[in-house]
Amino acid sequence: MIRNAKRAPAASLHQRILSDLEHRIVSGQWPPGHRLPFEVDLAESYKVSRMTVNKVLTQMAGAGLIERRRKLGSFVAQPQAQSAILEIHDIETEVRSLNLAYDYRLLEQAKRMASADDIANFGLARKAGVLASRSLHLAGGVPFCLEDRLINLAVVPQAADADFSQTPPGTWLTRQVPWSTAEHTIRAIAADPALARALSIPKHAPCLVVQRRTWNGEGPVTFARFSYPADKHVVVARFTPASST
Amino acid sequence: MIRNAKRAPAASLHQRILSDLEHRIVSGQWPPGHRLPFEVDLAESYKVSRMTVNKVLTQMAGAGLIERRRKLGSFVAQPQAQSAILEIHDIETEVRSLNLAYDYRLLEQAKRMASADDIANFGLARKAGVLASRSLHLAGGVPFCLEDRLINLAVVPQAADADFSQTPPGTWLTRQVPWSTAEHTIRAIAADPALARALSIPKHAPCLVVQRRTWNGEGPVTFARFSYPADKHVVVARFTPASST
DNA sequence: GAGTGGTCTAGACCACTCG
DNA sequence: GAGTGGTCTAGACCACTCG
Repeated sequence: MIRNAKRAPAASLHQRILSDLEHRIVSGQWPPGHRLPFEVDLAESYKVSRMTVNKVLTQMAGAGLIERRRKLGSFVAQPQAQSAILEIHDIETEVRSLNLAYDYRLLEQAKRMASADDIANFGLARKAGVLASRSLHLAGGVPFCLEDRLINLAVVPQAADADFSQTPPGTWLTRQVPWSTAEHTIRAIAADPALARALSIPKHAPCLVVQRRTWNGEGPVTFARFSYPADKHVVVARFTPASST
Repeated sequence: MIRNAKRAPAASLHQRILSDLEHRIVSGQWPPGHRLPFEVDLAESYKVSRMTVNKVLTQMAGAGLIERRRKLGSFVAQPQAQSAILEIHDIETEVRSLNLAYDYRLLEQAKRMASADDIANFGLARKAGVLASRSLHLAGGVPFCLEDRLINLAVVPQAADADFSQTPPGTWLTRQVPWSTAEHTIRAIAADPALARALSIPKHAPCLVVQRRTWNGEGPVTFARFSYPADKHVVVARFTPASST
């Protein structure tokens, strides 16, 4: 019954089947709630083994395009949340991709015990030792982003001896702790006097603030707050159904 | 050589292998650039078939945790961009999840030809007919978000007869065009007089603006701009290596 | 040439879940 | 009980890419 696999020619069978099924869903031909043919029937229609069809359907289920239920079959999902992929780059990379000269200045770096504020922001255990830093990223000689950062010395003890005067803490940390789990929050604020001074913008000027909390298997690694003048930064996120390709 | 698969007990072989390999990478035991054992060796170590290992490695490659090269093997990737998943919900859902009463008011709805501004924002073909609307979402009786929207009548002709006085255009559109590709941008701005009036906030107060452009196989579907008072909205995005689970 | 990943098959057994 | 998806296997052939 499934004919007309007239999607763009794909390298492999399962890619061809994936784009074919995707097209039927995205085009509305198979609306939310529609039951897809069973695996065995799809396998027969496409003249492939059940494994190949299963691979495709498993991928589509992972991407949230369909929902699968034993005995009942596979159904086109109700699109609930738009789930978009946000790519958060290194600030130096970001500045250079704007074709601007990148510069960096360390403003403060100090070891201390976590304050009540730190604990609340960071989700730290009480009384943890942290390395706090504040630094300024410049693009084309103009303040681009103020970075406030805490590093958990319990998880990254080697940070105690790190020197961020040349290397930004984010770059240094990526080398020490390459992979981790993170949560980002993005909000707008009016610049308080200290922030306005640091970024050379008027008091109460709007700023975009991106905060990142990062965990490890061993606990909280770092908390970073990036404050951008409103005209300097836009966060972009893209979404394509079923990811990939 | 791969022993000590002491990760949390997982339902299936490939899940167990996935979390084991993930752990080695995330913990730093296998740093970026490290070559993973070859598929045949992993299969032998874990006492599974090569297909099972291949499934795991394919998934990890898709998630960006490793890079695979024929003849050379699989390598732990250099973490380049933090890639986070952003879930963008319906505004009504969002308001209700804050335990606030949701209300909605249509302010304007008009059919017209796309202006130069529209064309630039939307990526429209020249002279397309659009349905423009402006509406206000309220939470607990207080302005929560101003929505400015354009719908491309060439792609969604049935919008010409739609009535957004009861149903917000986003909700209506999701029913008509359930799946599509989208691009989001998030920025901070100072409220201009019209926005300040609509949201009942002071002039120049900071606002978070989320813009969404949506495409279909047939072309641009809709352009939406959501403007939130800075204190009303935070965008949250989460990231876990290798997606899933 | 040789070794890797990329893909696919035909078959199997099971868990789940419906009626 | 029966039919679905979930998973796994052992084997196969190929494309790619290194030396």
